[in-house]
Amino acid sequence: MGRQMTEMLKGTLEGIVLALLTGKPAYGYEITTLLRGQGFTEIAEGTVYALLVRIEQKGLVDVEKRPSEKGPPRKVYSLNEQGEKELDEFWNTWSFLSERLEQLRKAGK
Amino acid sequence: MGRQMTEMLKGTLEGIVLALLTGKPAYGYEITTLLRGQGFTEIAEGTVYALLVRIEQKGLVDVEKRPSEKGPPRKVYSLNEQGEKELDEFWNTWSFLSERLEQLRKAGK
DNA sequence: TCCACTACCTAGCGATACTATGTACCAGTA
DNA sequence: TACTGGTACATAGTATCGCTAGGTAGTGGA
Repeated sequence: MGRQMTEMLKGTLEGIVLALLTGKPAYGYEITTLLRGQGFTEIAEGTVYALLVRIEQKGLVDVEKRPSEKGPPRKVYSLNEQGEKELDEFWNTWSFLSERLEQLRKAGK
Repeated sequence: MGRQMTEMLKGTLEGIVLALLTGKPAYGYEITTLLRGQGFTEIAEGTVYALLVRIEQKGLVDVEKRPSEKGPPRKVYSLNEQGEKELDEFWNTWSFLSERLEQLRKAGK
C-alpha cells in the first residue's frame, strides 16, 4: 500500500466500513472481500479485524455469531443506532474536508 | 478538534499544505492563519510546524530565511519539483478515495 | 514594566493502518 | 493418510501523524 493511501485511510476506513454495513450486515471476511472488490485491493485482512474489534467496543455495531458451511463460525456485524449516528457525523466531517479540498484543487490550476 | 476530523486529516493535511504552497511560497505562521481562514479553525500551530519539518526533510520544499518587521525571522517554504510530484500523487490518491466514498454515499440512501 | 502579537520549535501522547504470524474448520485430492 | 487451498478470525509489534502543552525570541504599545 502506498504511504499516502495508508495515511489517508486513517479515519476514513472506519467510515467506509460503517457505510458498507448500512442495511446489510456482514462478517469480517466478507467485508474484506467487499473492500477488495471496490478497489481497495491492498487492505490487509488484519486491519479489518482490528477495526471491527474497535467499532464493536465503541458500541457502533451489534454482533451475532453464525455457523458457516465452509469454515469457522462467522461474526456478523450490523450497524445499530449509535453506529448510524457515527456514520452521519462521518459524512459531515467528510463533506467539510471534501469541499475544502475541491476548492484547493480548483485554485491550484 | 473532533476525533474524526483529527484522524481524517492524517495524510490529507500534508496535501493541503503542499496545495497551499503551489505558486505562492509561505512561512509557517502564515500557513497556520491561511488554514484557519479556510475553515480549519482548530489546527494546532505545533502541528503545522512539525509538518513543515517533515516535508523539508523529505525534500519536497525549499526553504529561505527572511527577516520580519514584527518578530523573529520567517522561514519561507516553496514547493520544488519533487514537491509538485508528491502533490500530483496526492491528488491521485485523493481522487481515488473521493470517488469510492461518493459511490458509497449514493448507495447508502 | 507588562502585555499582546508575531514567529518558530519540540517532547510526549493517542489513534490508526500495516506487517507478520498464528489458529481453526472444511473439502478435495494424491 | 497426508497435503493443499479456501474460509474465517485474531493479535503483538511497528511506524506515522496530528494533538497537547509547553518553551524561546523579537517587536511595539499601554
